[in-house]
Amino acid sequence: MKDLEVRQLRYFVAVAEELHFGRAAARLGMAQPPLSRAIRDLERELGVTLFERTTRQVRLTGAGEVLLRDARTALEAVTAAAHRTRQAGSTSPRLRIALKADIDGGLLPQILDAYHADPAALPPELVLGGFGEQAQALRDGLADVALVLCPWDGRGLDSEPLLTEPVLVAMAATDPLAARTHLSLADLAARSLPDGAPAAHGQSTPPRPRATRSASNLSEIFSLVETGSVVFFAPASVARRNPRPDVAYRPVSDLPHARLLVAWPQDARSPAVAAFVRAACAIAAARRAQEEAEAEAEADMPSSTT
Amino acid sequence: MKDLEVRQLRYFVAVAEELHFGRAAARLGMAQPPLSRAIRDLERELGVTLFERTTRQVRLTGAGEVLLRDARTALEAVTAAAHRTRQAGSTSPRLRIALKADIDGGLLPQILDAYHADPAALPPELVLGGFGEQAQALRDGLADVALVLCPWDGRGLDSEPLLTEPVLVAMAATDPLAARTHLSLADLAARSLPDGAPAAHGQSTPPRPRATRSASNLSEIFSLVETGSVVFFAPASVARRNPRPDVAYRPVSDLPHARLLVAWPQDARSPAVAAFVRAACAIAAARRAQEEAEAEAEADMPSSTT
DNA sequence: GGTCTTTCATACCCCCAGGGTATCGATGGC
DNA sequence: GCCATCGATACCCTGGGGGTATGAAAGACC
Repeated sequence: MKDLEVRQLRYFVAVAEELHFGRAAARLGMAQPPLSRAIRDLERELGVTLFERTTRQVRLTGAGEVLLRDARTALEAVTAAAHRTRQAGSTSPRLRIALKADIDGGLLPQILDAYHADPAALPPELVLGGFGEQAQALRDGLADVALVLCPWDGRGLDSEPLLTEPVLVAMAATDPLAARTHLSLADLAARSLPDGAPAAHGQSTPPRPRATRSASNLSEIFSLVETGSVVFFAPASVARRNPRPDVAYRPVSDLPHARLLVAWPQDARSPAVAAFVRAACAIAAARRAQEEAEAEAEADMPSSTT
Repeated sequence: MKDLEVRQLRYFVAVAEELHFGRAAARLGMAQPPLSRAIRDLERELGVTLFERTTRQVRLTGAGEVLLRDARTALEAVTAAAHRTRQAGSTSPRLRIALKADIDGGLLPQILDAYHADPAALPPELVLGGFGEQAQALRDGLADVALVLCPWDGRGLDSEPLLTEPVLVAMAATDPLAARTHLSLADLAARSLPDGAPAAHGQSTPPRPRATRSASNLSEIFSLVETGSVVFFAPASVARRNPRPDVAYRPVSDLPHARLLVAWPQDARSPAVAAFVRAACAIAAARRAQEEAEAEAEADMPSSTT
């Protein structure tokens, strides 16, 4: 009944992920025999067999799968405790905001302005990361609050919706498909996506079409798009802010809308986080109202075009 | 940057709770000097001072408070991993249902019937506990699913509402207040509550009036109520199922309704949990529909009384 | 103000748990 | 049937976590 140690959990997760004691030991920077022994001791302690092992194969048991899931979240919680404590004890505490560049729908500057006006505000610090890394940053205590796109893994996090906007496909203006005004995902199945982009909002990763080219920022992505080597899914706000002569944006009928959320750890108590969330919700509400008004004006004067 | 160990977190929590190295060491079953050293090492590792200490007083710093909160949740996650893994590896896996006796609104038998009909059902096992212990049991991996009353601490848990019902006060029929038909919390301020009951649904614990008598089950509580020594807040379903000649139930104007929820760990993937939640929601919906129908019938024939 | 008590920190020692090396043994491939 | 691969076992050794003895500072009490 002695409780588990972080070291044991780390070892277990390594073996469970590698399904190979030798490789797991290498990853952990240790020799294989002590790792085998550590796992055996762990199994004895829990009174449970975690792996079915032969000399040729290592397989997780059902109990092993349960432990893998729970061990990961426990390890997250431990590293988060360390990171958050260091941050809280730092001489210049900051509000660390995790987001992916260019996905803030153009809201971030206004949100930061509104946030600064709050007396509880700490100096903000942007933590940029790839798609889907924001939630992990929150869980690991590397960020205090995040802007994330749906779909996301919200375990342990709270969130408020900010914006919902349609997603367009960006393709070379010379692409034959650009001649059509409406497309479906099926039409695009043969096109490559830039690496690091969400495969397709919502559904389980469809087989990444072809070898995907890697690109980490919008300008790189757009140069790939312009050459016709890839297509790219861009929320309407991104499309609006990046008009390019050689890039055509087209609606895709069956692509779910992009939903931008503000998220934070469920047990966050920091007033700075609360201030940021309030600011983000207020600015997003204002933006929605403004867009609604514009849509109405558009309806009144259907001749006007942008 | 070496990561924290469970032992360090346990030590820290003990000191943070006792605010006294000697007592904390005693609680941990160890001597005081190694504990002091462990805390000092922890502070060095994090680069943060966690306690302001003089020889006469130990006080948590801000960073210490952050770590206290996060360390508790991390420790919960670790013990939950152990408990859930043991349970998953057991030869006779069960669905452990946490609840407080008598707060199921009379739904439990039907829920269990419906649950049994599900092919994913595991044999159920009831885990009884006091008020507010259900959420903790879920977080510690001692239960898989729970029936809880609002208000509750839902950090890390998901839930679905089942029932909302008014709360009545149960008092001795001879109590002078029993002569009135409507009461407010202020009227009851001078009455004692049985120990272990929720102080007052919703608000922060009001000063427990008088020395509260301890009682762990409904019959004990009712005998105390009948003698006039205490009053007791009972959801309507409990009152309906426990008519007693010497106990009067009266509505209280400013007492929030009791809300019964079914809750489970956010990352639960067990089909048995899903089956139980489905069963609970279905039965609760049926109950709500039935009560609505009864209310309508009542409205049609206002002369009928129960 | 001196002394005593309380309580956290320091100094020093010791033991074993966790890690390394060498080797065995089983299993599947050729 | 031999070999290569990979997990398990046996044994040793070192570092860190824990114990005891003691110091030092800060209230309490006369």
